Amino acid sequence: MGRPPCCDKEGVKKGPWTPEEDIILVSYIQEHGPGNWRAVPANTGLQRCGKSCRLRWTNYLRPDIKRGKFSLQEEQTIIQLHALLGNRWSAIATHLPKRTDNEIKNYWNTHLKKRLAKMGIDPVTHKPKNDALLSSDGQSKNAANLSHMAQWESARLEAEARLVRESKLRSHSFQQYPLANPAANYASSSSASSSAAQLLNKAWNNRGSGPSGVPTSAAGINRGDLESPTSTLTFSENAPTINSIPAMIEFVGSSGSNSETGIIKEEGGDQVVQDWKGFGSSMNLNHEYKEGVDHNSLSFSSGFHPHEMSTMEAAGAWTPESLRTSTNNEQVDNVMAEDGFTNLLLNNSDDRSLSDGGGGDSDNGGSAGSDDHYYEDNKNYWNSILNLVNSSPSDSPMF
DNA sequence: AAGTTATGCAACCGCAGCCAA
DNA sequence: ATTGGCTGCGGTTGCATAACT
Repeated sequence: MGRPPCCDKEGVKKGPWTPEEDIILVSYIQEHGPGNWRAVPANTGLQRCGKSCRLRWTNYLRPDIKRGKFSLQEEQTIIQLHALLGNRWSAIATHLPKRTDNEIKNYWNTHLKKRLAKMGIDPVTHKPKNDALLSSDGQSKNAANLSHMAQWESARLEAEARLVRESKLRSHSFQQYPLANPAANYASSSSASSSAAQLLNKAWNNRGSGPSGVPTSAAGINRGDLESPTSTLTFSENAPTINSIPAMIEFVGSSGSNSETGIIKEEGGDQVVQDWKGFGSSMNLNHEYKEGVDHNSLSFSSGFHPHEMSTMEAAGAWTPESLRTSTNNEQVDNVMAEDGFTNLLLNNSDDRSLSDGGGGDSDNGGSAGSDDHYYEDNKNYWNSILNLVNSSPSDSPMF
């Protein structure tokens, strides 16, 4: 037989969480770690379903969450990953590790989707709405090229997501939860409740007020300085090493002018990150290890659903099966590593756009079928979108 | 100033896959 | 082998606030 029901539907509270509930939940998770959500309401006295507790933790209370305005880099990442992956918010979120899939989804639905629509770009297909009119001037070719590149990038994203997950798991193997590892615990905290309060303070500090407009001070929490002012966007460009906690390559984001320059910094020593590496994805430890990835032989057997697979197949492009084979080829890795799609997000210096008359249209001399050529065309395509987005202030009539 | 509409976002709902009993 | 809970995920809803008339 199965397990007992996770929670009694009767008497389960719904709606916004109160600061008191947050404190209870954070304190409990600090002590026991996330997971086993069914036990949380029973052990804490919270009148909440375990599922609700999990959601509250995952989307709001988790300490490694960055809240607030999305940086330009993040917007670009979301737009382009959405073009590649569609509404696979969790997959997109793996490339913005400090953002939750829920937050990214909300931001897409409330901001980016509308913005693209006003630009005349179909937010679903990421193609111009008047695509038919452009079919004879190279746009369809660009679309096909995009699909071609999308295959590579989708494959790479899957691999990176796996590597990120695996790296987290490996780091978990060497770290324990704060209470079990006082040396790594918060320097100013000596009890679960106080550190929970700090964590909660951080979570609530990241917004102007608490849920339902409840001011942060309502929780009676001291305002600390745990909130990191650094806006970061993490990419897993480097495969993690097995016996070390992987350093996180991050782009310094919206907190300063660095967001424009895409400066990369090492974040391996970040206190908050360090402290909370023990949390995160520990729930599926066994499952994740069973799914372990051979770094030298990446597999995309699960979850490989490129957003525009039909287009790819129609264009005579590769199948997932061929991709599996292809990804064993060093050449593939080199192409993506040296000039990966993600890097395009940061290389806005290339100002060529479709409206320029298209450098790609003077390409007859090149080998039309080569990857390099495809790649350049795609680069132009995306740069044109990015330039359009970047050059249009949010308050312009365009938006 | 008051009422109405639009916007943003936290939270809920329901489904699918996985896995323990 | 079967059942059913747990978890992750994407879609949707409802409320608070902002913007507008």
